[in-house]
Amino acid sequence: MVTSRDVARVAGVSQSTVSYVMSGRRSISAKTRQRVEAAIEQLTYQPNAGARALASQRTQVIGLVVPFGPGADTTGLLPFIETIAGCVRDEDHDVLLVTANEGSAGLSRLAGRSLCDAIVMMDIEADDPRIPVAAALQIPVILIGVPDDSAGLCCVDLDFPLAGRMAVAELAALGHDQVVLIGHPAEVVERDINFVRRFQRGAAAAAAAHGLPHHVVAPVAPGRAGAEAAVEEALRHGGERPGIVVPNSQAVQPVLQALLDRGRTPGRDLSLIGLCTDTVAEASTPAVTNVSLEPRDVSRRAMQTLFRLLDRRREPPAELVDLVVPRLTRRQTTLPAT
Amino acid sequence: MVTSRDVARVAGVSQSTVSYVMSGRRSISAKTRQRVEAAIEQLTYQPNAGARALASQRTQVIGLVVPFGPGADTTGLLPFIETIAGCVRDEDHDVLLVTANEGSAGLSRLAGRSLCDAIVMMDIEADDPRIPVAAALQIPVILIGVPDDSAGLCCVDLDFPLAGRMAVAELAALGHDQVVLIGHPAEVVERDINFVRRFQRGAAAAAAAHGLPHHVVAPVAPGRAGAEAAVEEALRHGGERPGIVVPNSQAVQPVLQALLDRGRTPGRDLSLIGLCTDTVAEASTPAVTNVSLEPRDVSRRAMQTLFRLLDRRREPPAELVDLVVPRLTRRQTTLPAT
DNA sequence: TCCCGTTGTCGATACGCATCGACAACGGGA
DNA sequence: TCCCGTTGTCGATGCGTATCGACAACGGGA
Repeated sequence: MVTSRDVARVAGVSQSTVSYVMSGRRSISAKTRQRVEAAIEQLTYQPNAGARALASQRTQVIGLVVPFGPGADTTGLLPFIETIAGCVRDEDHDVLLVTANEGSAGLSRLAGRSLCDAIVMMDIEADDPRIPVAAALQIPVILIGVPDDSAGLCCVDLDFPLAGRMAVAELAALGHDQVVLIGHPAEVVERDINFVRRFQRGAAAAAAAHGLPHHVVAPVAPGRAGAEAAVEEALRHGGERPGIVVPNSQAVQPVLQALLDRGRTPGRDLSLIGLCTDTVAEASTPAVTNVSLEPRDVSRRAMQTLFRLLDRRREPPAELVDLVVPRLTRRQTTLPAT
Repeated sequence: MVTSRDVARVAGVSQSTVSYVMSGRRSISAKTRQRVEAAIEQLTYQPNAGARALASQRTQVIGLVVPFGPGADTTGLLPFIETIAGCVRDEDHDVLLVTANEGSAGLSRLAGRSLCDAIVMMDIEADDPRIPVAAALQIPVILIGVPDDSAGLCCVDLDFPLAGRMAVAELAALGHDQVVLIGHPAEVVERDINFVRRFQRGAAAAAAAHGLPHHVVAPVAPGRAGAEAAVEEALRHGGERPGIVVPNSQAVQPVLQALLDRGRTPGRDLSLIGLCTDTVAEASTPAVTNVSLEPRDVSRRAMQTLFRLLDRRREPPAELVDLVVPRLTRRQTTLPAT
């Protein structure tokens, strides 16, 4: 193993000078710097992560707690992970992956053993038992999702209430006389993931504001069968020109198919708006009008906040909750604008 | 921060004794052990990862290189990651996530900085430029996928040639007079991911063995449009009773839909076999007869080999290439057995 | 009784780096 | 000419743990 001492010997300087060249924390003459850099290159020196962490109290690692256990919505998880990993690498850090089924113990482990400098938690429940544990840790924790009580932790998420309002407002503008919301599997509802309620509340508020009756179909069993049943119920309650909202990525395609199978073509005699990524919306035929989940924006904003928290020079963000504005894209499953 | 020295003081022993209690590398009297364990509990002591890594030359971390860059097949990636993370935790290690777009540099970084004890690489190309780099590292590397030349590295993967043979043999047994293979997007073919060719070779061999003419449709554009075109071509070449094989998870559902749209119902006048996970196969209606990708089995086997390589006491596996036997499940898209 | 092997514990050291205080060299102003 | 501030480098130390050698206590066999 090549150490900074080896580099120092080759460059004819002391080990501490090598360290200062790498960190830039003290001024170094151009000549010395060049010699050191040449030696680093020649020996292909790379600092030992453990030693660096021990000496500097910084691991350059971000812990990422992802929902993997059964019952977690893993659809659309990848864009989050991918974006987070990218942002973290841009800051010359790395990602340590921890699955949510470790629960609070996982958080304690990450912080207690100094495995990472900060933690990102996804899939936050409304009353998540991990929140108090996370808030008590000695390292920054950032939530992707908004619990009822964030205990002072920073949260980033899509503005789900706004997403609900946008979807319903669009349906109202298209002249629908009834809004039907096709919800989530019992499992998800039970876990009380925050966005379910937040979206529904926004949708309900908008429906009331527009004087539209609205009906919620829930729980919806996962898979084809559940979608079929949900669509049956939706069509029963939906009146002549129902506007259907599906705030559930996994259900969008099956619901669309179930409607087509019944001879109801979204975009002609009814409208369908999905809450899903653009990728999912564009994958089906006809392409689904959607309110985007914007996983990349959400992740990026979360990482910005995270690295601000890690930088002692900069002050923490004034606002704890950072909501990303969703985007509605009109495609083929909504009526043409009148 | 609580250190092992604090634990030692509370327990009235020396720091080294605490260390030996935790590692079990020297015999400790029951009385002393209990005192130390009580102190650990009382102080909620957790060893510092950096210090431990520095002293022991073991990080207890496994590097996982996942395909995230554009053009990577991220469908079905999650079960791999999930299973790997689980196995790694079972061995009291952690997972450091690295994206493939860092290329060889990512590997050098992981090993050079001693960020992890071993590396798992996914999404291996037939002539992957990372292989020689990986083989030269000082730490074990295991491949999920089989390159043309593994340079002495252990590989674990599904037995794709066998999968191809199984699919074609099934079609032959069902009395089809022609086999059509609907392939991958140009992007994937260009990247020369090993399993594409390996599956096709197996399928071709089986077709020849059964005296069946076979035709390959490739490249297939991703999404609905590509599936439509591919199905058109397949039906043109497929004769009266074509047996269609789709060794591409993402294309299974669109191809099925395109067939249905054309009034051709798989399971009645033709057969469709997908190469995909059971989850994908069961999600569509009708459920697709499939050859399973077995991501969990593959991951598990890879982790077993990995930890064997990490354990100096155990000898490395005799066989470098470990192929998992696929499983064919008959569902609704193949003709009933005659 | 004496000797030696075993068991259990301790002190000391090394791991590789970051950082602090010290200080030599140098230059500009009085 | 002398003094002092600045710049650049070095030596020493500490981070928290694992591990090695030493050794005391103990017991069994000759």
